[in-house]
Amino acid sequence: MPKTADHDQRRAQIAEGLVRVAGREGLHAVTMRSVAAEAGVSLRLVQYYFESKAQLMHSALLHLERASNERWAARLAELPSPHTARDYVEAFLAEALPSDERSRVFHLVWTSYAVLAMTDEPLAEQPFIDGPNRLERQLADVLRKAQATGELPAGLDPDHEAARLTAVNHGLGTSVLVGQRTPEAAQAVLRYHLDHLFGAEEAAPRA
Amino acid sequence: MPKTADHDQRRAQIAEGLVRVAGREGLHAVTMRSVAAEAGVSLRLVQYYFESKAQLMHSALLHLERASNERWAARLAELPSPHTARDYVEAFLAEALPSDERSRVFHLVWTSYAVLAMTDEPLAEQPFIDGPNRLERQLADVLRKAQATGELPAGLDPDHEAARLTAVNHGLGTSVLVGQRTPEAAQAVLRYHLDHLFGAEEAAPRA
DNA sequence: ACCATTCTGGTACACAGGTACCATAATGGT
DNA sequence: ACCATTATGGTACCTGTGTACCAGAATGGT
Repeated sequence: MPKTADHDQRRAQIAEGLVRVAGREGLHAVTMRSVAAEAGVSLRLVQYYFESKAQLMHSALLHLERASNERWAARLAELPSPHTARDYVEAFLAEALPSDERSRVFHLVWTSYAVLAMTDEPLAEQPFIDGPNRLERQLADVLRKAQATGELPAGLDPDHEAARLTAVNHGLGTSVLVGQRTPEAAQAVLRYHLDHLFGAEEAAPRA
Repeated sequence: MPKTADHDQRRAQIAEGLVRVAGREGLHAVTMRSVAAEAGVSLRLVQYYFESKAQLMHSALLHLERASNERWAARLAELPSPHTARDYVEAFLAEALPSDERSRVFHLVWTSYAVLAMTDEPLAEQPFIDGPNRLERQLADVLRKAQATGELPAGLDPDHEAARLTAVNHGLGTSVLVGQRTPEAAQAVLRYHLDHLFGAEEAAPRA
């Protein structure tokens, strides 16, 4: 057989082109042609590697999700070996806030897909329902362990706290994306929240 | 002059058609023709009352914002005359969660616009920056007053708390829209948050 | 009564975007 | 060396969409 190109790499190259276009001009500006141009390939190539636009969009979403998970794992891996639960949670959530340009693009495109999923149920299932649920469970587990070690007050409900964490995090993220808040301000609010979570005894006002 | 129709009402009728289409099929499904059909008018009429699609989109956004403010005011107005700060804040935030179908559509379309605004700066200014800022100030003021009366612990930072409230609220809202959480679950998390805000003394774990 | 003005309808045009089709080049197994 | 297979390019077609154009109908002041 002929010049066997690495399909996976090609697909990744094209998917990243899509992400760049969507990050710059919005997901509505994503067309077969604009993606091809951005990725530096011909329109025909995009068609070749992705049967249809729908498939391209879906693949790009999966590509995004995979990349995100890798970054997440890397970030958590580089935590100093003995770390507090708070360190873990803070790193965990900081990764889910748009800080530098790269993560801004990521979260912008991700949110765009989320909005698409709101009127296109099947698209939502895995990435936008299972994903967040998994994250919340993961957080809740960490919180439970922190309660066992006494780092976190025992009176709190780990499940509710995990939901609250992801909610406040997502809310902060969109406020940054829309330009209402700076990334620094968002991180400050996040830290404020964590202060009151973990340091509830000291932080809570003398009643 | 001829049959003088009420322009404002016509525009409202068309704008509501746009909202229905966007709420059902997504903002990307909004076309001059689909809006005309949904509103029960001819394509030409939409063109007549709105110079261009861009103007239609912008007007519909303003229409949404106005309707939202009215509902907000109405909801706050029907609070029993002597009400606690918590009642106020809870009503305030509950209105910002998708509960029934009507508010689901509203928040879905609103969020769709927000995503558009992320790559179209000028569109964002008033509705998505000034608006949220105003809401947060309003909340912060209420919290400050609640601190003065002793209903809210004095040790909290009203500005940060207000930011946290809007963030958690928005985060819960999108999780509902995307189908991850039921409206009831979202309200439960919201109440949990308020419990810990206002009842910090009792709710906070005995340290 | 009349007609200028306001409102409404239908339709055509230009363009963009997704998809399909036809060709050609490169390659590796036999 | 050959050719079937894989990869790539160019382009044409059809549909949908925003906009422009050409009318005609309805009405209220004079």
